Amino acid sequence: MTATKEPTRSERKRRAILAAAEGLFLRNGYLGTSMDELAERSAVSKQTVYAHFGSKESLFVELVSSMTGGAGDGLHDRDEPPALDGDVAGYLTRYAADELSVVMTPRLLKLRRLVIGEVERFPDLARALYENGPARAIRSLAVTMASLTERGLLGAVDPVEAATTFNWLVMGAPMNEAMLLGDGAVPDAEALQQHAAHVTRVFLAAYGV
Amino acid sequence: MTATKEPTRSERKRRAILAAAEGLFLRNGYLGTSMDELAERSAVSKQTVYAHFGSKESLFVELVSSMTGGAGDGLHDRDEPPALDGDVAGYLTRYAADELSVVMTPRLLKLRRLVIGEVERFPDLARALYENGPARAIRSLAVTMASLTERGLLGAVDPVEAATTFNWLVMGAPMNEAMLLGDGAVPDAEALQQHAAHVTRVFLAAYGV
DNA sequence: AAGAAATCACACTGGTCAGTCCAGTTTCGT
DNA sequence: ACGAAACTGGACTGACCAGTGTGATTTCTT
Repeated sequence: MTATKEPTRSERKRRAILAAAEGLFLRNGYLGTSMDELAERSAVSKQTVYAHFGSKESLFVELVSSMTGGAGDGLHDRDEPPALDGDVAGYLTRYAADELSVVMTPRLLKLRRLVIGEVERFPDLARALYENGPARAIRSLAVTMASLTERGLLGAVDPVEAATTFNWLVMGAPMNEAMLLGDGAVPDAEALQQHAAHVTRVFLAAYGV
Repeated sequence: MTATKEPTRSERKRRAILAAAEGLFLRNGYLGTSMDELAERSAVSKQTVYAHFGSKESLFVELVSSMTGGAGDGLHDRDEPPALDGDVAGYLTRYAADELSVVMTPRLLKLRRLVIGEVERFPDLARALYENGPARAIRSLAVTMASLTERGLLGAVDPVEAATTFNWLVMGAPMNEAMLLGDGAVPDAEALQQHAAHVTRVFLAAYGV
């Protein structure tokens, strides 16, 4: 019964359009993408595109919203208490590395660039990306920080402040480099791992017990 | 003799065009700006625009390059040895606050958004912004870090690493928020000052003597 | 005052774009 | 198998856009 339902034709077309739209918008931007090109790359008639999404703007908003929503889903849902043994450094390093490996992905970096470039035209999309990205991560991390402090493993008086500091300690450098230097300049997994370990050391020097 | 030379007509027109271009490109983006609108806002004929800059692309590149170049000029040129007394915290806090007050400016934030949004189309402009912004700041700061370490005021083994860490500790949070939340969300001077003091405390906990 | 250089107004080219219209075809639910 | 719903291809509208051509006018230089 959990057999993946054969998607209807309409649904297949819809997905084809969204897939093509993702490729085009991420590469060429909002204004740089034409609906004719989109229809062609979707192997779908222009009419069908408009039947499904109404307008270029609607399609764009729907696409970006959907990409934004499920970005870090698997990352913050696991609110299992953060392991058990007293290895706070190991836990934070692992957390940082996980987060980096998700965020520093070409798809998400391009999305971020696109949304930043369109802040003036689509401020709500940018706010949504902020909410579902950094804000969500920090909120989730703050819970962890509070829990660690409670157990005497951390000396953070303000868990939100600690979470914010750690978050940007982790993301600041790689993110800002990636924004301007392109996807090709993203450090490899090993370098990210080292970065995670390094910022954890700095963080614990200030917030450790 | 240092009397500011009366600018020639040609020069006045040129500046009017650049001024209008700055306003339009920063607000509407590259593709969103039309040359007709530009000519009108410059109070100049379209022919004159093309006589001066040749093409939309040339104008854009020249404008962004000039805005990028002189961004943090007054900030890193003063390579005076960092004050004298042992108040490292005070010095770093002041440095951080100064840098923030320059970078967190609507004009520079809009420029950054524009360039990030056009990374695909104009990768060289993005690289130039990176070089003249973060890279330059970090290089300059690394010299300071080395000097402080030499004098026994800091325990930084690798001055570049220390400078990089401090730089993003300072810029990470406000910059990334500003990119997505718009110019209206930039913290006021007092909040930035507090942020500078806070990150300095964190930094010195890890790198202090 | 005279010639050169810059600027102006404006029409025009060739092209693109978002979105619509339409008549015919394919697919789906029943 | 049949009617409804979805899809197709292609022509079409109205608007906009980068860049050019032209001939007249203004400004700078000498």
